[in-house]
Amino acid sequence: MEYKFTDIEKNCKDFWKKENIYKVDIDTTKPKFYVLDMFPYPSGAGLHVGHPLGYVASDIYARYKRLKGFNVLHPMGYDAFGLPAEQYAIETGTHPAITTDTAIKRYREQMDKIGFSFDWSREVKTCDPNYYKWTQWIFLKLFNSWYNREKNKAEPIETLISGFETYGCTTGWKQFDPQLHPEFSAEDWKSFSKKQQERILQFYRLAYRSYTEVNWCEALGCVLANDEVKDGKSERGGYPVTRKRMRQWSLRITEYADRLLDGLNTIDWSESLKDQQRNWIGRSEGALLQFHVPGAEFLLEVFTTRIDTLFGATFLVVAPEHEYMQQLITDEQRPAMEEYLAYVGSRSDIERQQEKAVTGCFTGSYAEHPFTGIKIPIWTAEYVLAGYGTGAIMAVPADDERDRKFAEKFGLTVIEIIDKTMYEGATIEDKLGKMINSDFLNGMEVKDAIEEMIKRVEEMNIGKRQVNYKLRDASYSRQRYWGEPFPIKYEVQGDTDSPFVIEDDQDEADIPVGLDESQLPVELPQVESYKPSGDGRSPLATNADWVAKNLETDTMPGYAGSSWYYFRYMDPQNNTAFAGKEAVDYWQNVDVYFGGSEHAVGHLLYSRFWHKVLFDLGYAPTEEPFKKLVNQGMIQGVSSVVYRVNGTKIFLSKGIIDKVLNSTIYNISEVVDQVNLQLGYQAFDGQGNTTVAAAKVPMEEAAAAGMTLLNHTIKNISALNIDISFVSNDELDINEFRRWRNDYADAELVLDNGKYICGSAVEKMSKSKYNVVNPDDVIAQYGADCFRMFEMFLGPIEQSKPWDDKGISGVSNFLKRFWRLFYDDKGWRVTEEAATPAELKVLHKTLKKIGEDIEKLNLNTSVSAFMIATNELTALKTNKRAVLEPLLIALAPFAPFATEWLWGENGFKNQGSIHQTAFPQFDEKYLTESEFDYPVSINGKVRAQVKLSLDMDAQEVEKHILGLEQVTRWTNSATPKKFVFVKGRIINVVV
RNA sequence: GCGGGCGUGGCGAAAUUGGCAGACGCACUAGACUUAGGAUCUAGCGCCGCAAGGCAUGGGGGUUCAAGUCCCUCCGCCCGCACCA
Repeated sequence: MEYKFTDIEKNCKDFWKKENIYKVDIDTTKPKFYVLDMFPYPSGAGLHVGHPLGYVASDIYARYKRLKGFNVLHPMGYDAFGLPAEQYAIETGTHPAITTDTAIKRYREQMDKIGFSFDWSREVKTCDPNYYKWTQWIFLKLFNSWYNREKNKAEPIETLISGFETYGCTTGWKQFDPQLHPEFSAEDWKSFSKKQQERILQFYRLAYRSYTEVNWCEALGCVLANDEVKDGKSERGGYPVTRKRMRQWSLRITEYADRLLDGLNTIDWSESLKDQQRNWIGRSEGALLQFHVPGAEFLLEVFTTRIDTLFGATFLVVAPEHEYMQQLITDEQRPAMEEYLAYVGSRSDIERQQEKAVTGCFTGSYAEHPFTGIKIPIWTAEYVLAGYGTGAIMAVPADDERDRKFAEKFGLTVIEIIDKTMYEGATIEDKLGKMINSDFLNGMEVKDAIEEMIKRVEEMNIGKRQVNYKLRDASYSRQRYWGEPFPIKYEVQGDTDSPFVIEDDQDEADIPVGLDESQLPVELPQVESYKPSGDGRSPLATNADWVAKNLETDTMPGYAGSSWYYFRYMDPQNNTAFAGKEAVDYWQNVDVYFGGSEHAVGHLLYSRFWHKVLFDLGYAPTEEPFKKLVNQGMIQGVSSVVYRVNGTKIFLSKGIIDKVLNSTIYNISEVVDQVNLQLGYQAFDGQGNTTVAAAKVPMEEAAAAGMTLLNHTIKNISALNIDISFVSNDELDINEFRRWRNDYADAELVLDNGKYICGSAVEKMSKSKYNVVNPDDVIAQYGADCFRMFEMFLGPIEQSKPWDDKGISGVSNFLKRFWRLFYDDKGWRVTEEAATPAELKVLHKTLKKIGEDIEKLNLNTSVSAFMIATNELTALKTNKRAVLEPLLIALAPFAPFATEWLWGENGFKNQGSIHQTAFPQFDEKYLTESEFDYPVSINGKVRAQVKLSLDMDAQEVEKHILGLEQVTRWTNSATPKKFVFVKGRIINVVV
């Protein structure tokens, strides 16, 4: 019987569905295992072969763990809120829910073809009110919690309120920060209006509203989080992003900076990913130092990691946007400063980053050096960022590259303060050297000097130890329609006269109030237009009913729904909790998480943050959501390109391009001669103007007409992507090509040996590059099992690699050969005979290897192991069930369809599914032979093979080796000096 | 500049963690069967050499009986961050 995957796949799918074999429930008799994939955003384009790579790997792993006796949770769902559906809605008026629904159906169809073992009864969609009810619920928890730095955990806001009621908020309390609000007593607190109290609470809530500098994307009409901005452009769409001051919801992720850092040491993620998170959090230890500015009412604070270099600080630099800038500018310097500030304002972030020009201007003011009393000038410069530290630095040109450049350009004083002569090659970051010209620090090592200086400034009360982070609170408002509404309404309050004038707070007369849990979900209403209003308000602001209820009109960002979805899978139907306690206690957290590294500082950081909050509040049983993380690589597309001579319809075959670009041929006529063809070309009139556009003119005629072939004609070529379906083995199907575009119908193709050969390029799979390979097509041609195994066979899972449709035949052949172990021309050939030692050795060797490989997720080598086993068993003509059955089970995670079918066939257990059996154990005893060949090295080179047997003792082994002809030949001596033993066996003879 | 990763045939890649380098697959070559082959089977396939043998894991050096693997150094590639004080 032939291997007919189409029939097999259909039958298996029906069987699995009927028997519901992938349904999973809490089972306390088995250990749990949670295998999760990052759920996809259902885009209209459907899946390409790159998307399922991680899903296939996780499915193999999940199926394997199931066979190993674990109760495996392996769910799938959709991250369904997001910009593309909304952009589409703006353009077409189609409700995003409809677009999303269509896309989800398509995704589901495609995934079903691949044979995943997802428990679809646990499917989640973030845009489903039954789901986002709990996203809103968690938001309320964030809103109604604060971070207690003494206990180092989040607590309900009530504990803070009762603290205020009892003690007030004064300098005695560790968390009091006079920069946020003035102190108040318990009596003060009680006398405050609700609004006044709320203003203060906003400084502590984990979800809060405040004015912040946000990344504003005009084209999207929306605010973006830092991780959604790449190189000054929006990650989605690539539109320019500017900075804008807006009142926004934010999440106080910064309180968790240290715990997010420390947690990294407890989880099994790749170093590069952990480093990305570390880098993003950007913890740096240093000190805060205040400078007295004579005549000013304020102290100028700087942050430095090198307070030891204070005696080398010869000027200060403040960011152009610094809050005290106006006070620092003297009348004398005002014209120059205004000019400079205007210049800085005119430069975009991208310009600032790209041309790191040394620019700056003197403010006119001076600060006093705290120890020497010397007047040190205060400058402003672009290279000091308002958003980091205090927005001001003390410049030490002797020990800092940028400060030195700045000092050189503007002729500022340089004082050498560190003698590094004894540490050759040490960099500034190494913090090595001896202090000089530094008064009481002289002679100290840098590291000691830092400690000493901190001690001194703390004593003088002008500075303190300080840890600084790059991490900012996460922007949480989006002025969009297609997202979760906030469970927040505004209560109108009459008073605007707070005793605390807290920056530009006065314009908000209303106070945000969290809705009651019982009012959830707050469902997304219908709106007439999905367009952002343009004035920074969301489409919801156009819904009269919504506005009348005073509900928040912004929606939550894309990462809201994805920050906790792994919990919902544990108990997706629950109406009284985000997931029931029983389910959460049983499933705990994700054991292995598969997904792309593009979420390194977005989703993966936010999830960890949310998880820690839920942990603090007692809802999560663990500190971390994802124990192990596997970053699957991307499968790239292999695009085909044709080479078009610019401004013509002439297309040159690759061979011709290569000849021209790689060789000595620069004259187009030589090329034409070589390929024995006429070529259209441009000619010019002798005055340098091109007068004749591409024309197919025989060379002689052209010469007679006085036209000259131009070298640049052939050099001036564009590579154009064309649909990869027109190309096979790099050869272009010319007819298809001509039919593709009207423009190409009359293209002139310059061939190479009668063929048009295309170039190729490896790039991201995308519609616009015409290089998308649809898994449906691959499955139709080779079957789902082959597709799955080939994706794994392509290379290590973490690695990015191009899709190579040629290689797939190898896996296809393997499956056919494997099939023929069970069926030949005459039919079923499996017998009940006892297996031979040789057969058992193949079996157990393979089982061992497969088990180890899957555990380590070396899925490419495990596919190889199956190929080797099949080759060897084919050579042995094996037809014993004792060998084939265990091998079949081992293959089941990889090829679920073919194995299920064979399992249900003649002679095999005719009941149940192969996917509910047990993974076969290997037995070491079949692997060791009593006799074996061992390589004998002589002075490190393998010179001979010797047949040894297990019962030989060392002396006998020695005798065998010395008896070898090669040994006497190579040693020139009958008595070698030494035998080298490895694992009890002699493997080398040293002369 | 800083941090992380990597460099092995024509190609994708293996290599028990220091122990027969190139498993497995693609491509290629030859042969068999065939009306045919984008089917199947057999054999070959790093380089030099008729062979014996020698040389080979980016280059150079070192440790070791033994190095793709460990150490030093140089070169090259990929990813992330980047005026972070």
